[in-house]
Amino acid sequence: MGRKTKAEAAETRERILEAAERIFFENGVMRTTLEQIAKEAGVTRGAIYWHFSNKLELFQELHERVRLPQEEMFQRAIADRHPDPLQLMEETVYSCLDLLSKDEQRQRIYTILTCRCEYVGEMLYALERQRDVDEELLTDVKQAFHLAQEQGMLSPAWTPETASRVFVSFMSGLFSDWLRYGMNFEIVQTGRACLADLFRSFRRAPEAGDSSQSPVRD
Amino acid sequence: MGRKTKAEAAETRERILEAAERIFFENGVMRTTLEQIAKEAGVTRGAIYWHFSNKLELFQELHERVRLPQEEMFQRAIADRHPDPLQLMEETVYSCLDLLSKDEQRQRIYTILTCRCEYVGEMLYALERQRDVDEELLTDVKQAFHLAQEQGMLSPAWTPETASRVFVSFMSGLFSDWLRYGMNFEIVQTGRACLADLFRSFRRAPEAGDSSQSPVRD
DNA sequence: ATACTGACATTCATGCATGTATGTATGCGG
DNA sequence: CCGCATACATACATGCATGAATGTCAGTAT
Repeated sequence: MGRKTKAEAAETRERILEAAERIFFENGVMRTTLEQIAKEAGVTRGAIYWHFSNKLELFQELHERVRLPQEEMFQRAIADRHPDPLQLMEETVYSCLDLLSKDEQRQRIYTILTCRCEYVGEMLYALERQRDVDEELLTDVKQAFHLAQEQGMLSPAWTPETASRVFVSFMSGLFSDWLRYGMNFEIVQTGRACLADLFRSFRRAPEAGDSSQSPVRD
Repeated sequence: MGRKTKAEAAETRERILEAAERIFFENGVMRTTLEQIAKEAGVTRGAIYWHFSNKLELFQELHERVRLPQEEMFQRAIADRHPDPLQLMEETVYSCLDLLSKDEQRQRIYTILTCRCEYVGEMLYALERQRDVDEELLTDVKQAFHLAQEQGMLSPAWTPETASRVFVSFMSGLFSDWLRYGMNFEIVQTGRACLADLFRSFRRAPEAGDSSQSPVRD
């Protein structure tokens, strides 16, 4: 085989990444051999070594491709100084739910990150980045709850700290439980029901005189 | 070296398990070689193969040794038909927090289970058991919330389903976040604060006439 | 048209890791 | 006190997986 055109080479690279995604998902990162990836992609190991220096770089590149829109979504939620931050966050997290539930590639990659990869040695770099993302998210959410508090919309039963931590950790737990056990429940339905009740609890109860619309479920 | 006494053999087995725990924690399960474990335990691979058929069985045995008291704790919480299931669950989960925060062996083993192990191939058996445990826990907790509801102690803002799922997933997320990033925050303090607010939200608000003790924070 | 280089394929040397087979010394039951 | 089973250590065969070195042919610039 001779030289390919640039477009074809890019396509090869893409096929390698997609193959890696599938094989990592099925076999785990550590026990996946470059030979397997090559076979799945219809190339040889030589091609992989041409496009990537080794397996770690391949993994990193895969990781790069799924930065959750969540990051910017929640950041925008703060930056906008939306009049109702709680409402905005609730809607935002619903979008995240829908997105994850429909995007199979995202599911596979997050599954790899969650429970198909041992975070030791070089892989610790990946963990560090995930931690940064998580901490940034927590900070943003916390700020949103602070905003809600300033606007008198946060129930006095919560602090911005506890509310944000409960919210973020709940979502984290829900996602990882779902991915870990092979997506064995309806995450959108379950998630929405839980989040609706949780956010209702976050909001300050309506004034005493307002008896027509109670905050309980319909 | 010749034959050892039974007690010495048991001690050797124990040393192998402890060594495996440390090495798995540091290097991950997949990339840990039996040679490393043997060296750490001060024996040869022959000894390991004598006591365990292979690495998987070693891992399983390690897993067996940390069945959370949580399992029976929450089961008791239901079986007892405690007058205040919410109170009991809250106290129970505080105990779990304290336990995990103090027991370093438990921390290491749960860290291995959470992010030092690729769940593929034979390791899927381990996952199945974890799922069984988790589902059983969710069922128990759900029942407790049903009990609380029947006794009129659950806030109408929650259903037993949403409350139990939020509770369980929050704890799951909190634990895994903590373990994943190297236990970089005070889990007891954070956890207690969050759980206090969460359980306050779970409880039915006191009667309107009772204005002396409001449910807001102190 | 030619030289050069990009995009791979192929081959090879090396190093582990595993599992098993075998050696061996010793505690223990009869 | 004798023989066997126990509790290991040692040695070996096998099979990958890696990384690098080399081969090859077709685009591409001049």
